[in-house]
Amino acid sequence: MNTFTEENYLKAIYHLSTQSESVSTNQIAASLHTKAASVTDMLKKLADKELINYARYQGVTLSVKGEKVALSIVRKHRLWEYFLVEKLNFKWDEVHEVAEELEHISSYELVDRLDEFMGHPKFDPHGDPIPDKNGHFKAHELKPVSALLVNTVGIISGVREHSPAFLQHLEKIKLVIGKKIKVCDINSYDHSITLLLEDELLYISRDVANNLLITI
Amino acid sequence: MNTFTEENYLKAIYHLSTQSESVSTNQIAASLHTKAASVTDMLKKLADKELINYARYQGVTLSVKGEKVALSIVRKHRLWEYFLVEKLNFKWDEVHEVAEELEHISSYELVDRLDEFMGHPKFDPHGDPIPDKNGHFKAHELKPVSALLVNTVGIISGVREHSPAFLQHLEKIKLVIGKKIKVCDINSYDHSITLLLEDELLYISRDVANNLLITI
DNA sequence: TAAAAAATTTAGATTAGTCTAAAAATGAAA
DNA sequence: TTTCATTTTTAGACTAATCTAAATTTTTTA
Repeated sequence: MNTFTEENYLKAIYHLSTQSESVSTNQIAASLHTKAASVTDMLKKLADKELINYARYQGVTLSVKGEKVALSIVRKHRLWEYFLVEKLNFKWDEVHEVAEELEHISSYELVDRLDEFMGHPKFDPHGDPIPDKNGHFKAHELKPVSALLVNTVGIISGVREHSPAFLQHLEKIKLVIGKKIKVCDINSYDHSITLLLEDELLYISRDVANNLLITI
Repeated sequence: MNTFTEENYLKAIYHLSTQSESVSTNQIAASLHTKAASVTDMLKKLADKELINYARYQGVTLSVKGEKVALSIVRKHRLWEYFLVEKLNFKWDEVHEVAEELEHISSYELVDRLDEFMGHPKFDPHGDPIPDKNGHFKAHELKPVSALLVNTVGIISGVREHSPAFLQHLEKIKLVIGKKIKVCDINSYDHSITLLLEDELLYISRDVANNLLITI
């Protein structure tokens, strides 16, 4: 099996890979709050284990084997988040750190039974898709609210930013997963947006609109 | 906080302390499947952190602080075992290893909510008491079946041996927690015992009788 | 109570993961 | 296309946890 640390590297590479094809040493270092030199050391080890494709100075991609491991970590993370919110009544902004630990519990039996216990949920509390035991998942077709035109509607279905501060803010203004919104006005000066949310008008900044995702 | 390894040492010392007042280096080494030299190194570290009382060559006891940590690990371990059996339908012989990992998840919020979710259970699936969040628990007054006299009765309430093999054996002969038994005969040659269990006669070896605990 | 046996500790290495500082490779700009 | 800045890697060191082998202390026993 892989160590806790190796799993965290694979997960980081997986998430960074959704942004750009190949992932750089510095990107990984930033995302794991570590130093480039440490990343290089680990990349050598992961390459030896054939979990990544790595050539010096050229960045990395996950191998098929590495992606499988990464997806199993992501699956565990998101299932635990769902459990924490749905069964233990945690708030959606409180679950990330605990899930960061729980995702490394090795038993596949455990995660599969947990999945069953909860009725095979398809999305975690932040709207991110939960891979099944084979690593397959279907993502929503998501757009940031900022990409909507005036008078169009959407359903809040995810976030691009996962910080507790952002999540708490959304919670406070009742912009949570599942709610239906309509764009009423876009301010041409600062790109802030006026939304209609359950018969109430709501003003959000461009920043919030960029990080809040909807399905149509 | 303490490392995973430190927690395992504290837990081992805690369990060994229930047998003998002071715990020896070799006892710890045996229980953790490690070497005496490694134990000595760790004991120095734990003593520096004031988690144990340690004098060279004299064995160790837990400090008040160390016992608190140990009890919190035991609490987590037993609550998770309860969860696995009661909510996820694991068998009582399948939960130990998974709980060995889960007990190191650091969040106290998590374990307290889990406790509440399950209705504050007082005993784990093997009959061992679950400490509350302050480390308090009331143990059953337990006796091994081998200590009973002929024609006395008892209720299966715990095990002294936790190996899957032993637990599976008990399950197979239906000697599980909560069942009422009566001692019908004690063989004077090999000390094997004939029990009455739900109108059926059952023969158990001295070894089984020693490791199966009852309340009266 | 002295010698032998057992238990424990120390000394010195090893591995995983990390770091800083210096060297090397890459890529951008003049 | 040479120079400069940036990125990445290497070199060497550190910490936590472990090990083997040797030394020391305690306990047993004769």
